[in-house]
Amino acid sequence: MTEPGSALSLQDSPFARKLSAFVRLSPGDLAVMSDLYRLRRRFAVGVDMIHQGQTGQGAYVLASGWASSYKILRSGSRQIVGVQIPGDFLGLRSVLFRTSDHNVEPVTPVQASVIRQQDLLTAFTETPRLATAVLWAASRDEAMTVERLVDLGRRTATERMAHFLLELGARLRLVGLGDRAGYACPLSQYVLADALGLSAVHVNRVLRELREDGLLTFQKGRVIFDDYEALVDLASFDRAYLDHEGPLLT
Amino acid sequence: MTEPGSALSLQDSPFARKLSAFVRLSPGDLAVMSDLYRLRRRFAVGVDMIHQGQTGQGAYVLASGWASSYKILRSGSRQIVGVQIPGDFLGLRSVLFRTSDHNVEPVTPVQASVIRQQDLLTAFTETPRLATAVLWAASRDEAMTVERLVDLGRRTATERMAHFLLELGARLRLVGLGDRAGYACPLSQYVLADALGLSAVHVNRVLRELREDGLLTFQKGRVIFDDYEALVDLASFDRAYLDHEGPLLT
DNA sequence: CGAAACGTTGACTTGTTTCAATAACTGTGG
DNA sequence: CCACAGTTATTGAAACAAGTCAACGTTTCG
Repeated sequence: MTEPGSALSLQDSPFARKLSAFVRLSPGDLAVMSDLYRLRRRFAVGVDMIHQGQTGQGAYVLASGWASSYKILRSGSRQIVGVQIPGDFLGLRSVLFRTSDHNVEPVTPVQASVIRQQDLLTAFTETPRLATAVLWAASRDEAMTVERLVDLGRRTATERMAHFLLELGARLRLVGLGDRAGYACPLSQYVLADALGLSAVHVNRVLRELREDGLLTFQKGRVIFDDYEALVDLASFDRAYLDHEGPLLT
Repeated sequence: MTEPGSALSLQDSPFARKLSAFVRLSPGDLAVMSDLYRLRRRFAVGVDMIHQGQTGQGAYVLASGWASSYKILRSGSRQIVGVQIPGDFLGLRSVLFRTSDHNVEPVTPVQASVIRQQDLLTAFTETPRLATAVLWAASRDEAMTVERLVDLGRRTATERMAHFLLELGARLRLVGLGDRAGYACPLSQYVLADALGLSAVHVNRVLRELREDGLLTFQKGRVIFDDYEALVDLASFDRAYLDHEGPLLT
């Protein structure tokens, strides 16, 4: 597939594509990124990438595959706090200074670039534009956490589902893994349930309802937007915060 | 009350107390803090301190009074994303680089120190220990957001309430505004409802239940822990993440 | 081919909301 | 200092969204 070291493959890497959506990156920026991007690791489904409570864990950038961050409660139930797709940073905060307070587990087989703390800090001082871009990405992640919080607190199951799948669509488009028509989505209904604070059974019903209402179809690992505008309206999805074209900072 | 400029009052300020719980601050650190801490502003209840969508907003440190960060939905309902108490940073992220994606409103009359972007950055380069402490506080805030997300997704109304009030208690103790017995709490049941994703009516019922079960009493603006251990157990409250004694880093 | 994971559907139960009405506070002006 | 208005707290009854239990169909993969 892609050769980790080459500048050409880098420009096409999900990470570079995503950051480019915010900041126009120079060849120099891309070169520094290639240093970060050298080491690769693979993770199989069912093997935690990051453990709750462990210190000094690595950070990663997802190169391919999907992952989920979650917490397990004493009752045995699980709440997924975030879903990571190619190009997403993983464990950025734990690099900066702290033990992780959640687990991260692959949803599909994952390939990830290992980011060492020292490399990251060096990259930041050498290329402020890159630093800005990474901080922007971190801020976007936080905004998504807050948006999920609003979902769980004040939106119905149907609204949550629509909002979640729209948001995923916008994120995937940013890294070239989807378009306005839809995208490939490896999340099972159980995973969706744990992400949206619902039961798997109810997820199934909600998806059926959305399908029967001609809004979206989620079948056989594909999400298809049957009526994008109606969905945006139903979910009161804020297009501005994820759904833009071209770099914001040139 | 306290004189903003003096080193003595600073050591007793909620902000200094909170940061001291994590990092032992030198007289030099405190001196730099006093520069940050100079300008004060007052806000009345009902007047937003920070508006959604505005850029280049100030950041504040709460000196006295409580505030809440929230989002309003099209339906008119509200989700409170966080509650700020004295010593808490407000709008830290927006200083660093972005427009705010939520509103902040006082819950009680508020006095806040204005933090200018430049002052903050200077302070960071001059006193790395202070920077560490502030970043720790930011990380703690993020952990709390995640914890709230888990609350809304996977915990019952009673567990949420217990967890929320325990967390508030631990935070208040850190700034000297409460002890293991309880604390003064100016939040109305409507505010609690919007924070916990419940209806005000149900908040009332949950509080009654907790009272009748001898776990905690919330009446006339005071929270009293009737059985702290049982509450911690009910809420599966993680004492480690907030509930510690003495600085973690000396 | 068989087993395990995932998806689908129905019947029933439960936690929470909504609506409605009343009581207890809080602060303000007369 | 009291009366009044507005906000906040309390409680009951009915409606509803989502959960649970259970059974069965479908896909995936070793």
